[in-house]
Amino acid sequence: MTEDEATTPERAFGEESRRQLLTEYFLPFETVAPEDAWKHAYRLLLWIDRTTGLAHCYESDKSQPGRPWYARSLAFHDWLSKELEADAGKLNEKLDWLFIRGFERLARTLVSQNARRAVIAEQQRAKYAGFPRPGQDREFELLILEELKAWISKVPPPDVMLQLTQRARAYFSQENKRKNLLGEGFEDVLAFLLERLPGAAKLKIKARPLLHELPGFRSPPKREKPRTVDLAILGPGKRRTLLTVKWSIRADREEQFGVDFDAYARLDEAGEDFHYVLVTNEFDAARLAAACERRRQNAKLFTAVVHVNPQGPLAAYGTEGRGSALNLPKHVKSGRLMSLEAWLRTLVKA
DNA sequence: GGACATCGCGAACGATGTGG
DNA sequence: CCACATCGTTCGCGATGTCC
Repeated sequence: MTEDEATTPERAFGEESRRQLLTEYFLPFETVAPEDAWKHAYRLLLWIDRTTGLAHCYESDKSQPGRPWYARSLAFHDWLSKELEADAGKLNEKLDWLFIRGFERLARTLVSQNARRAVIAEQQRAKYAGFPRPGQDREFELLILEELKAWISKVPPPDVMLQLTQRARAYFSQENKRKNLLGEGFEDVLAFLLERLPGAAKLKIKARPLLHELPGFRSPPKREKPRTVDLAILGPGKRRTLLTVKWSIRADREEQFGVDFDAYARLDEAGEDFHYVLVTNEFDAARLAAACERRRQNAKLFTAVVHVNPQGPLAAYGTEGRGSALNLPKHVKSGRLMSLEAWLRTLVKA
């Protein structure tokens, strides 16, 4: 690696940056025991929802105070605080490592990017005198002034208000960038955890490989696009495991599970079954049950459905006894909805 | 009618390919 | 080498459907 490549990459949430950050995070851990894996996953990826102040386990609009998922979020937050041995008010300090560190990098690149763009923007605006200044939001300014009127003696100059507006916007839009990190970030975290399992030497782990580069799968027909798999595990022995890794699940993506599997099966030429595993952190009981029960012809679609820690959703729902929530304990008890810990053990035992 | 469950699109971004 | 379009992923979000 050259000197240049060793410096912080341009894309703070890109593949290279994530690899550097995860390498740093796992430096103190030569190995990771299966029972600790879920804690690492949450420390790295789980975050506090700013609108509720609680650990995020469901869509934020449905988790607002007074709505059903607020109670469940409280219960989850409570459970997790105890598990991670944190004060409920200080759980944030134990979470969100990857995003916080990534955002520090992003902030640095934003500064230089903004400076560069400001110069260009001046040229772009040159012949439009009197036009609104970018980032200006009169309504927001009035709202702030109204709220603070008892506390400030005079109206700050326009430049100051503009700066405030821009900073406020940047602060609140910061959260949007998290989605970017989560998708491939979850895949990378799993790959790092798998590689550090005691006994992982027998496994070959590939994040986002091309399907046809895995043993026993052929290239797609010319006109068809090559397929990537979220995560693949080769071994133990001749076992091939294809994973679909989704932090959460939406109905429109659920359809994709079957489509993907059909493509994988069509391009399989080994004639030996491959495993198809879903790893998720979804909390909705109905969505989890659907994944557990989803079928292809007369078999279950997924070899295993793995949750970061099923005790989380169980804690969230508590003793609530209605709807799909009733199926959740059943699937956990039967092992159909597996914990990350239990699933990791199946990979390294024997 | 209220409490969910389901649905489907939108914003925001990284990765990749294309074309100049 | 850069600008641009396109694709794929996430959660947010509001509308619609369903059940008691």
